[in-house]
Amino acid sequence: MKIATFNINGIKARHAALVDWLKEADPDVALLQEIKSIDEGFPRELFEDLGYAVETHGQKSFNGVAILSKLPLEDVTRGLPGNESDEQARWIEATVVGERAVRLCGLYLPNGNPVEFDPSGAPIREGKYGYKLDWMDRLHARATQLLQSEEPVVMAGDYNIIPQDEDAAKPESWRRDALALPESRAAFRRVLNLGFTEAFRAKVTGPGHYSFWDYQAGAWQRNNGIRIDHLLLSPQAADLLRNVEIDKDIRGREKPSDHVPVWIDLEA
DNA sequence: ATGGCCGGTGGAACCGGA
Repeated sequence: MKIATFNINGIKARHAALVDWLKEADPDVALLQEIKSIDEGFPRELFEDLGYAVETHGQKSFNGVAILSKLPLEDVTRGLPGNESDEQARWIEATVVGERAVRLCGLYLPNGNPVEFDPSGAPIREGKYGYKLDWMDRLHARATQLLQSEEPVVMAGDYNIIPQDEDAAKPESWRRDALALPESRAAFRRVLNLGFTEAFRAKVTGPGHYSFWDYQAGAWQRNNGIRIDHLLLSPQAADLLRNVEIDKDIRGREKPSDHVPVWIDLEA
């Protein structure tokens, strides 16, 4: 079962490129982020025509996540539990049933910038940065619940976390950024420490592997990238991991997203 | 060394992103 995550940066601007990539890569499942569309505005027929079931959790203008699946989707839920007043569309779950049933979570973790610092130089947990860390606490809680099923679980998406310095071409330029602050990295590690495996690092070591290149400052041409799109696997899913890849070439095409797809192949 | 973009909204600039 090939499962991909892809921050498409707007379905209206990206549907043609997305269809092209789906035809070539042929994933069984695509977890999409930043659809930037309400559910009614999502061009679901384009993907149904390719044989995908479509489940969306959108909102107007910003955020929004979706799941495309060639296999049936069951028990779809929308929204990350833990804060009823959070109206941002950043989390969707469904169970996909192939040879094995896999619980899928598609997520778009808050960016968290800008960060304000107190006079001692410590980041202040408020505003967008506070929202990010609070959201990660809720992610930790949901991840804890999901582990209790002892079934294959895949939590994949745009985590907006640079896990280690080796995951950035210029780590020094991210020191005071919400994507790389020690507190952000620690919150990410706390989820891993529950027992999740980060799929890419289970297969590939060393620097130079990125999933995002800014539109600005010629970041793509200079390979000034960061690796922030991740697939986290429960122990039962990690047992099934066959392969993981980053579809880097997508970034060099016409009208690309600033992110590229990352995918795993599971024995499921 | 520095600055450089893009999508959505709404119909001009502005917000948000990372």
